[in-house]
Amino acid sequence: MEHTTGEERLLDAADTLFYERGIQAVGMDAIRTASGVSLKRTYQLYPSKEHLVEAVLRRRDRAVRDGIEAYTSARATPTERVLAVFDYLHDWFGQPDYRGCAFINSFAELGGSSPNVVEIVRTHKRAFADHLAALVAAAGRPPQLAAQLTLLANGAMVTAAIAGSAEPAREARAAASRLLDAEPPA
Amino acid sequence: MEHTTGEERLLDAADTLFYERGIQAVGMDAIRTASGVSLKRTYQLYPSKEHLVEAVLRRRDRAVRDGIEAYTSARATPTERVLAVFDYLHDWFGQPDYRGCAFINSFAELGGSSPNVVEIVRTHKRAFADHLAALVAAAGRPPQLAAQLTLLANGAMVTAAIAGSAEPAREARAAASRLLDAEPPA
DNA sequence: ACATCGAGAGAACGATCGTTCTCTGTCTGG
DNA sequence: CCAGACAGAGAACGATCGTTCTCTCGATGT
Repeated sequence: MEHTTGEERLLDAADTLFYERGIQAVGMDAIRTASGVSLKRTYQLYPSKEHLVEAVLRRRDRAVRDGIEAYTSARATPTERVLAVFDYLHDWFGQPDYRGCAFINSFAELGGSSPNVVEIVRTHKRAFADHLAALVAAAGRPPQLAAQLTLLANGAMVTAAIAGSAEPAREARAAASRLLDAEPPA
Repeated sequence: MEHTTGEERLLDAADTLFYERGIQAVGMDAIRTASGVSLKRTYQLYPSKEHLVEAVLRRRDRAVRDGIEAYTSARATPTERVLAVFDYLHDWFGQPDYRGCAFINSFAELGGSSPNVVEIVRTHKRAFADHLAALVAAAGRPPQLAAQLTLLANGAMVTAAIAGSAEPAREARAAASRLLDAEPPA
């Protein structure tokens, strides 16, 4: 872990702090202390805090997409791959520092003032919905089912965060399973 | 509208600004300008910004609960009352300044630092889930269905906000209807 | 060996925040 | 008619924010 680049340590520290405390609550000095990267270097990598925020969100977007992709593609059948999304959520919600979806949280905090953040969040959620739609299509189910499962997943993210429980992932999975049963493959 | 009390105008202005821009992004001076209530009077009504935030959230909690109650109780049959929740959401999402659920947004912004806000948000969401559970029980359906419909509702709130569309309310209603069909009354 | 470049540490800057204080005027009770 | 309590307007205060600047030092090329 010692030979990571300064930019990686910077993005790691910023990501962790933003997620734990919210974006506006974290000062550049706290990021500097946590990352060990000087303010000078930080500002030559990213010309402003907003640029740094966007870089953090874009990096997390890629990481989450890759994580879900790996998780779902490990299952054998198309229907199992659809339901695996909710197992992924359960694993995620169980992490002790889980505090909701960073994109939903960023939208909630900055959606009213930062169009760039809104665009990144929108792109992330659209990609998530598209991935689910591809899995649903591969399972031979109609496209409107994908939108419904997306709502269950996003709802589980916020409900689990607020309630401080991983149980919503199981409830969402059960609902998804019922909806799949109600829409048998053609 | 002219003879409203100062406290009402204060809470109205704070609620609107917090909802539009987020809580941390709104200064006390902006609230003063929008409400016409002096800082002196504001601080003698609420000894700090955090107290004001909590009062705003608690007032909105009551208003939302009453609104949903009125909306659902106007329907004739128990099953219609369950589905009316999603019609309520569709009306809400269609408002031009819709920017998500204020409680979800507040949790996202302050959940990491304000236990009082967390408690208010948790109470609000528990009350929402409890109301849905009562409607589901009256419709003769099993309790786990209520949790699933709660996830659909919360998911629709965030998805509609991020996508800037009221459509998720319709999708959630369709999913709810299917889940109700899959669980016929005893 | 020496000049030069770049980076780190952190002070400094201007803006803005939440909060308090000052000043001024306006009511009220006797 | 006057004394005194109170409220409004907004300046002032200390803290903190994002950002920049200064100073110092170590590495590097010739």
